[in-house]
Amino acid sequence: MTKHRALSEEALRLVAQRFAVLAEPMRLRLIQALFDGEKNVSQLVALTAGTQANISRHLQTLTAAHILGRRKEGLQVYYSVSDPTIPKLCEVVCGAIEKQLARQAKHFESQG
Amino acid sequence: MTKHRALSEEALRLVAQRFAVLAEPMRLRLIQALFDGEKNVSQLVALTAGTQANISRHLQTLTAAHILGRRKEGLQVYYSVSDPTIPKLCEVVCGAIEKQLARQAKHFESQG
DNA sequence: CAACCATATGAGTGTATGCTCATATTTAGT
DNA sequence: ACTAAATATGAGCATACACTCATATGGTTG
Repeated sequence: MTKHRALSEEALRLVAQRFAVLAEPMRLRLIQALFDGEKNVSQLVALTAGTQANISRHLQTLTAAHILGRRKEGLQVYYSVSDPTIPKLCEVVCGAIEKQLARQAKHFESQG
Repeated sequence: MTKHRALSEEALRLVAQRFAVLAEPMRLRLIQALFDGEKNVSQLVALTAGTQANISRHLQTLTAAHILGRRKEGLQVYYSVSDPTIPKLCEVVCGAIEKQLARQAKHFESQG
């Protein structure tokens, strides 16, 4: 059982860095597009309506963070979500945001 | 049951924004310091060895994101973790990083 | 090898934001 | 009211990084 000891400075940096990788809408869109299986760059470019250069850079960032895996097949490169904690992570955050939006909606109701 | 439908552009922005708030070592340090109960600004400044101005700004960011709660008592302002999903979130990320570091350590072992 | 795909990357630009200094604001005590 | 303490904030600077354009790289086919 790993109990909550104080994280070292270096550990905090790593955790922050991981959150930073997930702090871009385009990267989240890519991750989301890959939830139902691997896709190559062209497919992702089409799905996300981004430029090829930009998508390629984001894929590199996600791969360097060990969030995506890379598989080369001929001319194409296929990416897939390789970190099993990512779905859970997104789920938790989405839940928190839904609750927050619901709360705000309630305020609008009662305060006009 | 909320099944994984594609998130809207706006939802992605919100999720990314939430991750961004957690993507700063100093803010993580503050959150960590608050895991064992509320503390006022002076206490947090002492614990984190940051400047008062900087800590105050980070606390504002975290409060605006509904991650921390604020309670005023006389001259002091007490902050506490108000979002129950935060511990789980940090736990998941820490776990992922531990695994990643373990994998890297193994590579060092076998490749010398 | 030449031409052509799919993907990656160097360079430059604009924007966002973390940090600091100085000062403002709020509240308590005399 | 005056002073002092705790916290917040305006302004400026430096850095990080997302985006784009043009071009490079790697791999396939004729």
